Amino acid sequence: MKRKKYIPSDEECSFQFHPIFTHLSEEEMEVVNFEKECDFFNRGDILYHEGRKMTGFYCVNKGVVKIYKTGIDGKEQIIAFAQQGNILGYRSVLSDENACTTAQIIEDAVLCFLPSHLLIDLVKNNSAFSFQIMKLTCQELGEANSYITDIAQKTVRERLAEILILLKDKFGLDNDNILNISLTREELANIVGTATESVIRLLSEFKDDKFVELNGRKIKILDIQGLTKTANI
Amino acid sequence: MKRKKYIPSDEECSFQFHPIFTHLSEEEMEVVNFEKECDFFNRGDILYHEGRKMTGFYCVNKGVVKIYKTGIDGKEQIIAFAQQGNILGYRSVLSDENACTTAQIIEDAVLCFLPSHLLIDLVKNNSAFSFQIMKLTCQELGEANSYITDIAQKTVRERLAEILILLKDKFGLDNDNILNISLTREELANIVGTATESVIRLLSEFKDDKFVELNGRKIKILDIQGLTKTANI
DNA sequence: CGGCCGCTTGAACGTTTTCAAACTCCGTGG
DNA sequence: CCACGGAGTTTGAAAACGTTCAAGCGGCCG
Repeated sequence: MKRKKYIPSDEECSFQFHPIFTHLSEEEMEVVNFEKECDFFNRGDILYHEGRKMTGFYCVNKGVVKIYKTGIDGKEQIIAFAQQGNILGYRSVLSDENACTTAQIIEDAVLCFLPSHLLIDLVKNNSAFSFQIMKLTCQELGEANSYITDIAQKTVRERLAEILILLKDKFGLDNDNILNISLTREELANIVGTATESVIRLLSEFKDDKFVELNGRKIKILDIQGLTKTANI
Repeated sequence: MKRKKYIPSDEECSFQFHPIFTHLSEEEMEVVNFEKECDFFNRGDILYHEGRKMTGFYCVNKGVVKIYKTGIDGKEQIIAFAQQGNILGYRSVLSDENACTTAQIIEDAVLCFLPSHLLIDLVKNNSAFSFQIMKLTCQELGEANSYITDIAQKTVRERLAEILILLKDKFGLDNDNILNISLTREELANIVGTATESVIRLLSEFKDDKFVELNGRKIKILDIQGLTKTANI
């Protein structure tokens, strides 16, 4: 949890990337700006731990956060990623439960923290904001349901191909068609829900199939159509 | 979709089992009661289909509904059950998406239908109601996340044991310790996310282990502790 | 330079699925 | 009343899939 002595600029703390806040009144925005605490975080830093009480939620302005549950003998199951424009931790605040996941920085990040009471006040008093959050929650619930079906019915091979496509959709590719997110093989395995070795073997099969090119953690996407077909979508 | 010529009594259409509605004003309650359409449904009836547009949501006053997604070559993945006091279909209405699941009656039921606009109006105008729904959604999201982890990390054996416990918690046991819900082997398989034959074999192992006693679809729970241990919870 | 962490590969093992066949229960129609 | 058919259930055997264990490699940091 060691933080750099680095104070994010006002620019980096703005909510311009957060459509969620567009329906706030000027006064509400003032309160939010007064209460927010922005910070810089390093790869590896943990925002909150599964099981602990939440004191607020986070808005991601920069960087990437992985959100995971800890299962059998400590094995991570990655549930989601959050990046610029996403918020995290709000679920537990609203359902008034302890955190059901752990959130950890995987790419150096700038985050704004907002305390629980602020979220609850906004939800209770601003119906447009509340509706926005509700929509978000319902979308996430729909995605979770799809994920359950996939993981229950598809082979590891299909799921890995699908995850590569999802990562591409979420994080995009650079000029060289390389995935804009750097994950260890173990992290990939923890998304797919399989063993690290299986991911390694399958990635290397995908390489033989000319779907991807591998260079350490850099994954170059060569054939989206091939991956889509393999993913059985 | 054939319905019995049976009109539910006022008693059966009341919302006494729905804590969700306790925060409505008298006027709001009047509107709800005016707009609601209550009906009797038979086992096998389908309430709504995955992919179709939702026109409202349902409140379960009696009976049991299974909610599933259709995956690879038509295989069902059961996501949830709804019984007395539960509501269903609200998620798609609120996120303004098409239904992402199919809902089918598995135990003769009495349901009240409420149109979309009513739900949206209530959510927008009654912050207590809205907060209640939000909590519900967030809870469901938390459960979905747990389910993802389980299905990704546990063996079929562990999951089946866990599902038996969940079914016991949700539907209870009768005087004879028999699960108060009757499911086909295939339906059990579609909850666990496995093949029908695997469920049959594992149930029979559980019988040998004296965890359960089997009599057709009746499952008598003998040893919850044993099941819990097997489920690795 | 040593050690650690992450990556890779091979081989054996165990679990789960698939396919095939037979059996049971139940309701229907002859 | 019984035969028939169908759906659901059960069992066995073989095959596919994925995990686990063991070992070696490679790069990076201190």
